[in-house]
Amino acid sequence: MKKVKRTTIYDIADKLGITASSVSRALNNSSQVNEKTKELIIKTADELNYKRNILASNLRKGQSKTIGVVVPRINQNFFSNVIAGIEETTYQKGYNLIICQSGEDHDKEIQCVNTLINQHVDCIVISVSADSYDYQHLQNVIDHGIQLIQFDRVAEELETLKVINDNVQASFEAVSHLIEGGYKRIALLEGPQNLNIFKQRKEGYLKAFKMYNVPVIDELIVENAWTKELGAEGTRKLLSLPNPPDAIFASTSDFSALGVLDVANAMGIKVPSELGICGYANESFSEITSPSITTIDQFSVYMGNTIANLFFQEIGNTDTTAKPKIISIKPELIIRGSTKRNK
Amino acid sequence: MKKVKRTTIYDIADKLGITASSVSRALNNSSQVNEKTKELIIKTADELNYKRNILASNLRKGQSKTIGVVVPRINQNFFSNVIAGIEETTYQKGYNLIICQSGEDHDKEIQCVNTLINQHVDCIVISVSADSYDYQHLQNVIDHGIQLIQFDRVAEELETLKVINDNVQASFEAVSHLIEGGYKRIALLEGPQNLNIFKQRKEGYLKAFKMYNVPVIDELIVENAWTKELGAEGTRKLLSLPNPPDAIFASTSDFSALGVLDVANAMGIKVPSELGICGYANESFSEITSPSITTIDQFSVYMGNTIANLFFQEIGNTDTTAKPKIISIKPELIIRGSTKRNK
DNA sequence: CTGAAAGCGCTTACAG
DNA sequence: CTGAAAGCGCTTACAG
Repeated sequence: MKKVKRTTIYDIADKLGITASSVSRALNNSSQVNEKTKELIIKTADELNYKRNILASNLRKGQSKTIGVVVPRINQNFFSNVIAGIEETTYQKGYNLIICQSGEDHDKEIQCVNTLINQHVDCIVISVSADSYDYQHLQNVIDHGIQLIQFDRVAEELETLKVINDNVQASFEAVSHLIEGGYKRIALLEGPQNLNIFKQRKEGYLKAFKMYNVPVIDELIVENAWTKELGAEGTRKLLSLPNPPDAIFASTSDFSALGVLDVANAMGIKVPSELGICGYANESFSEITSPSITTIDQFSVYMGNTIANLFFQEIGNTDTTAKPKIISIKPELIIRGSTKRNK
Repeated sequence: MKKVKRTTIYDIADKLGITASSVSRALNNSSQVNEKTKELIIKTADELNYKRNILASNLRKGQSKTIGVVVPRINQNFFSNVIAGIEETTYQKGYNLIICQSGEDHDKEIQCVNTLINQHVDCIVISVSADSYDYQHLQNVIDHGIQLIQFDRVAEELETLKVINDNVQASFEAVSHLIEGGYKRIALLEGPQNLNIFKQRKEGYLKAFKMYNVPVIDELIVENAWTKELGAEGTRKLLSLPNPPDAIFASTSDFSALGVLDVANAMGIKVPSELGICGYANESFSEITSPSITTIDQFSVYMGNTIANLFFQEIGNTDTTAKPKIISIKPELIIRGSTKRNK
């Protein structure tokens, strides 16, 4: 690739016999420049195929018009949807997105965050990885004066802007739905409890039991069952109990629920009549399994939009004493075949 | 958010009573600086919580260490996987990714590309949108001396680096598989023919017919059936023909194949015995429909890795006379329930 | 309305 | 091994 000399504002100024100041002003559509010359400058810029050097502009202005995003995995439905949502609304405002994946690894997450601080991004949007145990790197973001927005998986103790799902309420509704459907022994597949979202989903599960005055059975709660494989493994254990469950709430994800369904199918257990199944996240496949899986929709693209809008709102905000905002999005229970039994 | 004054190399230099030059050298691990002072500088930088301003550094060096990616949609399995792959390998080399979505819209695509040129990215990776009819904006990238890499959906006439799938071969194998399975009237759901990938998939379809000496039946080729809905619509038409097909190759995507399956199920047509179905792209759901859908895996994450590696290889390449490389990845036919019939 | 000048925070060729 | 100086391409307060 040969090196190309790019057109600068000086080239334009030289050609027109004026100074770079005027060119800069014209190109920024400043009002304090003659309309005629402005037109001429813009025309000439176009002819010379001029593109502003944003690096220089941002360096001078002390901003980057860039937002950094850190997620565990880009290619996971929920996250790619949130990113799509963020991109959708930031793009219109001339902001760019730098995307990093932490790969559910604490050290890589720290690395990602540092990279973004180096890049002088204006804002960092993050959903923390599953094995994050310490949030010094996030505090570091704040100390650098960079806006920090946490979403979905958040470190609650940090006072930052947050966009979250009401996981307690969603789980509560899901389990209530199961109880009302006549299921008596409802098991829970739970995720790593250091992640707030999984803790909250368990809370919602317990809340429903309390509400309906149903006793909680400890042996029906399976830890760390948050992949398809682990979900399947947990299910096998549950179904081999002397007193097996008649419903399973895979609170971690639809992937986990899919593991449940696979095992049930393999063991010849009928869903939903003998076993009810509820997942989480409304992955595209949950609609097309047989039976289709009851799940919870998190409005992920909308969540992305919300995050972006929150950022733009905060830029304008000069009141530094205000408490950081927390926006909670109410997810929606989607009832499908896996829990619809004819009583 | 309060404005924070960041530490610069001058702050470090002042504190140590040396010049910024030495600080810069030390921080860049230059060999021409005293080991002792280097250590001291690094230690001090750390104490002052110094983060290099990459904007300034890149401006000075005339590079951005940033790669722009333009895809129709971020939240589509294939694309999010490719992006994940690119990120995986570029991240290690200290490069960042700026992601844009064209939304299958030619004008937005042009906008995205211009934004990336403005950002002075070192490379633009693009998969063109379905309604792109003109490639002036891509030529523009080249004219700006920015490395251009096209992938999957490419404008063939442009001489650029390309990473593609061997669509012809993959389709050929899929259709051959159907023919060998005893299917006689094999329909094709095709995508917009202005996209090279869909043209090639049709080519592979036709090639298989020729190879096995089977006549092509025009009424079994359905145009523009590249979503689930359009796939379903096309299938309804096909199945209501006086002489309907006994297999359908949904060459556009598994979504389209899913539409076929839905219609077949709704009409009580048995898959695979009465109707064989083959999709494209190995979407996660294709494995869990019933029956599971035969499809083609494109190794999308690997494709992303390949793109990144190609870029790094080209940076080092000074031979400007060499023809731009085209890397073709051979997809793999994955045979599943929807085409496995007991003859 | 226009220009001259300084500066954003780095890097690097040149001198010593 | 270290420093002084110029420059990457912009923007903007200051003067006129």
